[in-house]
Amino acid sequence: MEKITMDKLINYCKQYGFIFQGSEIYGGLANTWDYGPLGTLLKNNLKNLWREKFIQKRNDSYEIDSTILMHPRVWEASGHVDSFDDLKLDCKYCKSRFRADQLINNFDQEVNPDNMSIKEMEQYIKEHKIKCPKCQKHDYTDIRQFNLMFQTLRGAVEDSKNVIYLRPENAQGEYVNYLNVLRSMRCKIPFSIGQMGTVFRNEITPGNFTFRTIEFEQMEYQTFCKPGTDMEYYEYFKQFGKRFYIELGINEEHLRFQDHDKLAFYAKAACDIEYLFPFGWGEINGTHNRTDYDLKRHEEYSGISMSYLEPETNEKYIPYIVESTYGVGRSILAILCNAYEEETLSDNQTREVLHLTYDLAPFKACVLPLIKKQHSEKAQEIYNMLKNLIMISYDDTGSIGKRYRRADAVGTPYVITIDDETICNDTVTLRYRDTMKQITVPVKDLINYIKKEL
RNA sequence: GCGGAUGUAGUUUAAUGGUAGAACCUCAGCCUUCCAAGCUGACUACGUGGGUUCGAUUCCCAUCAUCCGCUCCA
Repeated sequence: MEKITMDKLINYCKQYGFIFQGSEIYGGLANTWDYGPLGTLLKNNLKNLWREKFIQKRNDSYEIDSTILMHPRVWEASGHVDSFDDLKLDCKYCKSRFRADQLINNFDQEVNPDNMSIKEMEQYIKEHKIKCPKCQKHDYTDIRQFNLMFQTLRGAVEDSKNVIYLRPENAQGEYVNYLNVLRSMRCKIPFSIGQMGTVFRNEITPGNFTFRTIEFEQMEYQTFCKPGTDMEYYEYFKQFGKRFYIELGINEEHLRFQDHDKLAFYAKAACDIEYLFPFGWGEINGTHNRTDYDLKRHEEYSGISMSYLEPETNEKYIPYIVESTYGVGRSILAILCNAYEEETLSDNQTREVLHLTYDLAPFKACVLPLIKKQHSEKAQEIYNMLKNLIMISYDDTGSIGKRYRRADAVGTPYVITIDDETICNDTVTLRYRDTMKQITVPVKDLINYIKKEL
């Protein structure tokens, strides 16, 4: 089995309609990728499986759908405005980048750069001829604002007061709705709020196909728990996440936990699940113990009490939050890398196969008339019957062998071939992707055979 | 963001200062009773924008994108 390269995967995804480069006809927009027809089916299947596992099958779990644009104060409270609003400048000589405030502060600790405008900082650095800490030259670019959050303006009039942000994470949507969910669903702690949604990050780094993009979807699961039980949930959801990936068919040997040594400002503990991509290990899930940081901050900034009154003990506390976030695009990428195989058959021929689980496969089955002229009518009939039950495709171009290969290449687990027997006896040939085994089954029983391994 | 490399059909590629040829793929027709067969035909390309030139896909510049390395990274 040959290891797939990213180049090959990008071509494959384009050829079969999984993933296309964003805005391709205009030369592309860096770090954006569009999901094509098959990619969208695959992505929706993944999201549905996540929903089933996290919302449907777990007690006290609720899915919400909050807005991308939120009150700017949300991001002040969350800490995103401060920690990502860095003013930086580069040394033109040695190309090092520095934070403007730190440069000034290191030069003279008496000066407070926080009160200075960008212009004033630039002037200060120029006037005092502050040298580059690295190469001791004095030749800087202008100060530029680096913020991981995308901004847009609300209202027709351009005014800095009208700046609003595109969310860089979904989590705050769950936090600001914590009280609403608590009351409307009559929750008791512990309970969980999940959300799938698109987030935006102004990443500078180019990103290994869909691994790092400026716009991406996350599937988030926030568990609100009693302080003291938080580490228990944290450990639990790490394992839960790994099992989720194994159930998606991911090779366990290509999964690992990676604890963070550098913690984000909100976290007490953080651990990633990483997948071994062709370019190396990369994060596909992050589990964080966010403590009561976020709810405390929202209480402080909004003036609304975030505390929970435990009915049995009358104990009042702000819940701790354990977050487990799944990158949708990254999970899809891991699934594709994991499933793709260029298989050499016994007769030394090769076929491309996507070993997707039945639930993930874009099409569950493909209907083929053996001879287009003779069997199309019957094949259409069976196709029309099955499409009411499952997502299915139809292919009548090229030789029968070529059509089998095309179905394999997009991960379709079953191929149903219609021939003279179908017309005479109402039986079809059902062929299974992974074993290439084929059996004859009556049309009326067909649906019962699909989803079974042959 | 910095440095290096690259950019010709969907993919892989060839040639050229006088606007491009192929293979595979795709599609149509013929043929074909179960794993990329054959025949005939069709479609489709010089990333974008400037400049030099009588003329640029080719030379120059910029830009966009991709890859590699650094940097950065919730």
